Amino acid sequence: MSLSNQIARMLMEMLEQDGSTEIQRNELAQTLGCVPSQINYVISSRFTPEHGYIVESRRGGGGYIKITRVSLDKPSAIMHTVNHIGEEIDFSVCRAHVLNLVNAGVIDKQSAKLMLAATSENSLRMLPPPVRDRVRASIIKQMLLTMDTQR
Amino acid sequence: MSLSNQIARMLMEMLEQDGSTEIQRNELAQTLGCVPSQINYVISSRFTPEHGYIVESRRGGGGYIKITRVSLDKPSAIMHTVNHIGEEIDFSVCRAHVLNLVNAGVIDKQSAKLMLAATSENSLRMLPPPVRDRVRASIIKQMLLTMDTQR
DNA sequence: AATCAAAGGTCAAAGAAAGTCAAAGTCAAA
DNA sequence: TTTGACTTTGACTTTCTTTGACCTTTGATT
Repeated sequence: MSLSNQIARMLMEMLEQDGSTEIQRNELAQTLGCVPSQINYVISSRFTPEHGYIVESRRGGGGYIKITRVSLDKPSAIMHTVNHIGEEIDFSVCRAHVLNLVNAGVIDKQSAKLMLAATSENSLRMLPPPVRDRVRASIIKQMLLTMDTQR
Repeated sequence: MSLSNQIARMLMEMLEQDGSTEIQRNELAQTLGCVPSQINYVISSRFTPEHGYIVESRRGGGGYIKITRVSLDKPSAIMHTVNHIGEEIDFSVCRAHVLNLVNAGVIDKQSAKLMLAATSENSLRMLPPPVRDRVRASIIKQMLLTMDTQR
């Protein structure tokens, strides 16, 4: 089995406890006998929003990488949406998705308002349209994911 | 946990009493076993106006550093924040503003989570840093403005 | 007034993590 | 056998922290 798969399995084991782990990248790389950036590779290839994970990190002394798995228990309409968004999305399609989730009672109106504000043409006006759609996809996925971790 | 974090936590505990503390820099550094300027570092990185604190100090005999939590009235707090965000903002400053609004009871945690997700480095990674900061400013302002009209 | 000691302030260098990126390696499918 | 996706590696970058030498302000003493 490949190194990447081993690392991925290890991380998933850690996540099993409470759906969240904090690791020290260098330390983990050390114990695994691999180069530190390998950890980044594993995370960016297997712990993406599409896979249902949120990743946060901090550099410098006392730095860390924190991985959080969204709750998969409620077989979520949210993950379904995230996985159907792809690399880019225009505002009207984005709005349609958000409105659907509201109608389905999955997210509340307030959250929907915020999502629409963040992904509006107004917010992204300064970007050329193609980039705009890619950024919008990235943003809405990240936002949708945070909805799943609470409430 | 890093030394800076410990110090920050200690200071926040002290503030919990009545929203204000006065410390002796050298004395505190002594008890913590760190160099005095470390205290300055912690204050300047975590107790800024963006974080909702004002800091006063005095040198010489009987000198002190006084930290005060400042709370503005809710309705104008948002406008105040919006007006203080310029054309660009990096994530850590943005986060400081949002967390400050949460602490001040101006916005709820759920909304804060969404704001942080939308403006995170993760969401905007595909953009070159200068553009990233401009887009972030645009997004957070749009989001804050929608908060103004309800809840 | 002049001086001195007691604070706190500044800044830059060194240290500690994590992030990025591109080159090189693997391996299975066409 | 070539191609292309996926991995592995390591050099280089960025961010955050820690430390210490030196500076400025303040109050007390001469």
